[in-house]
Amino acid sequence: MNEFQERVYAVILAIPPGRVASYGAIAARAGLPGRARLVGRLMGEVPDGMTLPWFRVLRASGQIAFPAGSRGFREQSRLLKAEGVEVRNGRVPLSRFGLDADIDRAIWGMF
DNA sequence: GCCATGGCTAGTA
DNA sequence: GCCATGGCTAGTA
Repeated sequence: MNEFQERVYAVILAIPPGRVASYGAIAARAGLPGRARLVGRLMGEVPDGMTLPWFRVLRASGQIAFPAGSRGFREQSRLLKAEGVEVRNGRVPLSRFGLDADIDRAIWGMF
């Protein structure tokens, strides 16, 4: 696991329950702006035994990245709703559930 | 090539 | 929708 990978996981771990962040935002906060797709790939490479709140990560539009109706799509929807996040038509209103300023500042300061 | 992305535009209502 | 991007992987030679 390289340093960027560890940073990405650390940033995702810092997203509090009931909040979400985009792939691009995570990449930027982990120190590599513009690497949103890399974050998506790393999500599929989480080491065994590591628990990650992967379902709090969405597209920049607030949409769930999995194809609508897929297993991953339903699971992500379910987990988000379970912690009070509103999901309608596979989309979360970022204005209400995105990171608040204090948390975001703390995450930027992590590295 | 492929993709768990993102940004910007054309075309409809 | 479409195209640009970045990084990894399958498949050929």
